[in-house]
Amino acid sequence: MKKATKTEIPRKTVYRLSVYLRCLHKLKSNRIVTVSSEALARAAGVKPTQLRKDLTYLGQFGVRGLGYDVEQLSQMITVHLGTNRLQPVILVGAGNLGNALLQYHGFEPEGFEIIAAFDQDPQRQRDKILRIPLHPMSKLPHIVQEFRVRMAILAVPAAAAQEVANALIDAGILGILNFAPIVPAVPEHVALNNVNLAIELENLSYFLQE
Amino acid sequence: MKKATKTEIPRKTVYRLSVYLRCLHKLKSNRIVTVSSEALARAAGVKPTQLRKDLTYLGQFGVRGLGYDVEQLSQMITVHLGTNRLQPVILVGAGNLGNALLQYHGFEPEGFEIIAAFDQDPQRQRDKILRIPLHPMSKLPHIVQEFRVRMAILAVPAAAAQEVANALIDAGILGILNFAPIVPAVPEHVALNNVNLAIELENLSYFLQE
DNA sequence: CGGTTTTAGTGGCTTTTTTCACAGTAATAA
DNA sequence: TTATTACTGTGAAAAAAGCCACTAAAACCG
Repeated sequence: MKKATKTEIPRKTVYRLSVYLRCLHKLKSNRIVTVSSEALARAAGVKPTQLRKDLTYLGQFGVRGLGYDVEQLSQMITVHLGTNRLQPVILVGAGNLGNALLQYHGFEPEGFEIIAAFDQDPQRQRDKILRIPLHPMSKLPHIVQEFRVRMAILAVPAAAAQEVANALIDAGILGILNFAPIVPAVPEHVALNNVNLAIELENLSYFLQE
Repeated sequence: MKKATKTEIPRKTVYRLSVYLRCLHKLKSNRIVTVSSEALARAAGVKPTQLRKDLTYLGQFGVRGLGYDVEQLSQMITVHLGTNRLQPVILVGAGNLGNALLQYHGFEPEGFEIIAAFDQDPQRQRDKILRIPLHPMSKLPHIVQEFRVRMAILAVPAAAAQEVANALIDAGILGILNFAPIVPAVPEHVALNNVNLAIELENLSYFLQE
C-alpha cells in the first residue's frame, strides 16, 4: 500500500539520478541551457524512456517539444537527493587505497568533504603533507560527534573491516562506503554501499569473452 | 528462446559470483574447507536462497547436510568467470586517481595485472618509483597489440574521457572500467563498467536521510 | 540402523525494474 | 491560424530479480 502523496523513489532510480546530475553539471559548464531526454540519456548511458520515467518521480517540468531546463532539472535532482548541504565524511584506513582517496579531489565538487582520516597507526605514510588530519582510531567517537558526521569511507584490509565497521556504527555513523573486499554485517538502520575494484574488473572481463 | 544446454547467467548473478569468489578466497586462506550457503551468504551480504539460486547456474556440487567445498566451489566460479588466466590490463590517466590505482595492489591477487600506464604527459607525478612503466598516449596501440590487452582502466578527467575512450577502442580494447565522471559512448561490442566514487557517496547519503 | 538435524535444490509466487506504445503539449514554420 | 515537428508523460505489458515454502539428500547421533 503506497502513500498517494509521495511514492517512494526506486533504488535504481535514485542511483541514476546521481548520474544524471553529474551529466547536467557537465552541460551547465558548457553553457547549455536546455537538453532533451534523448541527449541526456545518451550522456548518462541509459535509454531515453528510462530517463523520462525516472524523472517523473520528481514531478514534471520538462517542456514538450523542447526538453528540460538544465539548471532547473539539476536543482530539482539536487533537492531530492539531499545534496544541497555539504556533507562531512570521514575515512578510515590510510593504506594504499585510503591514501589515494585522500589525495583524490573528486568529492568536494560533489558536496562531500573528507574532514578527517583515521588509522591504527596515525604515523603512517604521510609522504604528502595533507590538509586532512590523520587520527588514531581512539579519537573516532569524539570527532564523529563533534562534526556530526554521518558517513564514513571504509578502506581497511579485509581482516579489520568488520571490527572497524562496528566501531563506526557504535560511534554513530549511519552510512558506510565500503572498499574492503568483504561485506561487513551492519544493522538495519545503517546504509552500506560496496565498491570493490577487483570485482568490477572481473565482472567486466566476463562480458568480453565472446 | 533459451538454449537448453547452457542458460545465460543473469547479469546480477555474474556480479555476485565475483563477490562469492572473493569470500571463498578469504575462507581458503583461513584453512576452512567447507562452507554452508548460509555462512557464505552472510559473508557476501546476500540471502542464502539467493546464493543457492545463483550457484545453480554453475551446476550442482553442494553436499546436502554439509555445504560446499570451498576449493571446488571457488574453482568452479573461477572457470565460469574466465578468470583463470592472468589478464593484462592497462591504465590511462596518471592523475590523482590514476596514480592511486597504480599504487593499489588489490588487482594482482585477483588475476589482473596492470602492465602499463599511459598519460598525455608521461613525466607526470612519478614521485614513487613504480614498477609499472608510464608511456605517452602515442604508444597505446602498439602496447595493446603486443601484449594482447583486452581491458583498460580509464582514469582521466571528464573532458578527455570520450576522446581517450575512442582511442582505446580503436586500439582494440574490448572492456573499459571507467572512473571518469561522465559515461563515454561505446559501440555495442565494447563492455563498459562505470565506477564513480562521488555517485556512490551521494547514493549513500540519500538512504540515510530518514 | 533408525531417527533427527542440517543443508542444498527448485518451482513458482511476488515485487521491482524496464520497456513499449501512444497520447498530449509546446514550439516553430508556413 | 493551421500544420508539422519535436518532444515529454504515463499506463500497461514484459522482463528480471528476489524470495519463500517445500522437497530431498546427506551427515550425525544415540
